[in-house]
Amino acid sequence: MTLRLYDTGSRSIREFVPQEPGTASIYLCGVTVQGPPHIGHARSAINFDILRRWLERSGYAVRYVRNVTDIDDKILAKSAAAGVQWWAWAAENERGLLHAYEVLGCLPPTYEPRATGHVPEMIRLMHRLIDSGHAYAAGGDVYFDVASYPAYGELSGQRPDRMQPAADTDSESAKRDPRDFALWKAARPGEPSWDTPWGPGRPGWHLECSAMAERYLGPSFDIHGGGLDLIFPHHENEQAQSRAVGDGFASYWLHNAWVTTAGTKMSKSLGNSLLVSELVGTVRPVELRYYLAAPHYRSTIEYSPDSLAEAGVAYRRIEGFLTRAAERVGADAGTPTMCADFAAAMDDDLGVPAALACIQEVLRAGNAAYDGGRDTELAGAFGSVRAMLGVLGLDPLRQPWAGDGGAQLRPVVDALVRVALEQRAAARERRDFTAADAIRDRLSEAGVAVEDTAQGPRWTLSGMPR
RNA sequence: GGUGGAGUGGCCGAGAGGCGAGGCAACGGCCUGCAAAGCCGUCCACACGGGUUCAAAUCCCGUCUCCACCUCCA
Repeated sequence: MTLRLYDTGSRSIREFVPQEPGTASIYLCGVTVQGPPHIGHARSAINFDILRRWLERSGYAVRYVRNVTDIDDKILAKSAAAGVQWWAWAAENERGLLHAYEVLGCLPPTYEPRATGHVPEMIRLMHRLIDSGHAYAAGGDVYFDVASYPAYGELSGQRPDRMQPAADTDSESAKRDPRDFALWKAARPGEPSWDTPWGPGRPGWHLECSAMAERYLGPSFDIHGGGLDLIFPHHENEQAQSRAVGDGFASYWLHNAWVTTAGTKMSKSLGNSLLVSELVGTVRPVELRYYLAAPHYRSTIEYSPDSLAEAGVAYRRIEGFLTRAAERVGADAGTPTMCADFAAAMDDDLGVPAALACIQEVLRAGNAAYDGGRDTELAGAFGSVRAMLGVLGLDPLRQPWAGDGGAQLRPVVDALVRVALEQRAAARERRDFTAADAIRDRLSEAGVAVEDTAQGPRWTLSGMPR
């Protein structure tokens, strides 16, 4: 089986053929650190984290770049409004972003470049564009000349002549054509700037990604990713800049869909964002990851508290099996074998929903083996479920989930619960079920769920998991 | 106006010409002192109207509704 991916550029599912056999390079447009991340940002990072894990599991050496845009209009505006230095504002939000990624179990990328660290690369790229007649300097700005690049619009399907005229046509703009876009913006008073041959200024958004992608992945790489809204103009512009002076750039364009609330896209400008930090107070991070990872990456997720809660229940079923099985056969039991159906589902444009269905089937067999005391079979299912969950970054036994910070206290709690359970056992022994049930009820109120198994009682935390 | 999506059972959510994805909830059963967990079973859906086909949720034509992009956005 080979991996097949939906490529936005060709609007079709294409077999993944890397430029260099055995390796895979990914550039993901990260986030502009103008504020704290919402669950839409998290979804994008999780989807591409799963792609990365699946590529690695499939034997590719993966080079994964996820950038941080740490200079732009909104960072300047918001930091000024808050009375904070722009770089301090960006740095603080970057910390929040990286913390959210970590909490949600996203592996760190190979490189995580910041825009402000790559101005020399941007200047070199502008030189090449100007020298080849694809860009021009005007009034301290540098613009890409859309008319000089006939393939413009190829990625997004937009035709420059049919597009709605830009609403924000500012009369002072030195553009030759309204479709031209800024590579570089002239310095304005009080704003940070970098010196260039065309005068002091700061990077335009599109140029950054082209420069950083080339810096870390070379002129030609495999996969470029981001949210759907980046297709136009951002990715169209990136591609135009990079291909105008070279043939390669991305072979495959992958775009993840939205998380919406009340049917509308979540975005910073609409103020309807659900922050990762807010939701992580409601559910455990791993459950939030499950919620965001479970639907196909190209399907919209319509957020609701109920569906999030339901995802938590579904995840706890999986987790329950693994903890139960680990107690019985040991955490190292089994071999990490994936089902053929699971691999086929993942190879089919990252079919996570179908992959999860495979996990559920193995899990059901594993539970039956657990009940039937067939420990060899149980160990097999245990290893298999863990291997497959690991691909999705959802193995509860491997991931040190930041939300489960009380792990050190577990032995203490265990000792206390055992005392109560011994008293309950004694009450049951003398058939004093009123007393026995009272103990169970009190534990339950405290968030400790008790189950009686053939091997005696076991307990788990059932209360608000945090 | 241009471009790209979506409408699936009580709910979430896959699939994309013929075998009832999966989960949640509900209901029955097994197990249990009672529970819980688990297992077994029940619940035969695809916006609407036409058409193609032996066979359509899936293909074609039309209609309705919704969303996104064309301006900063994951």
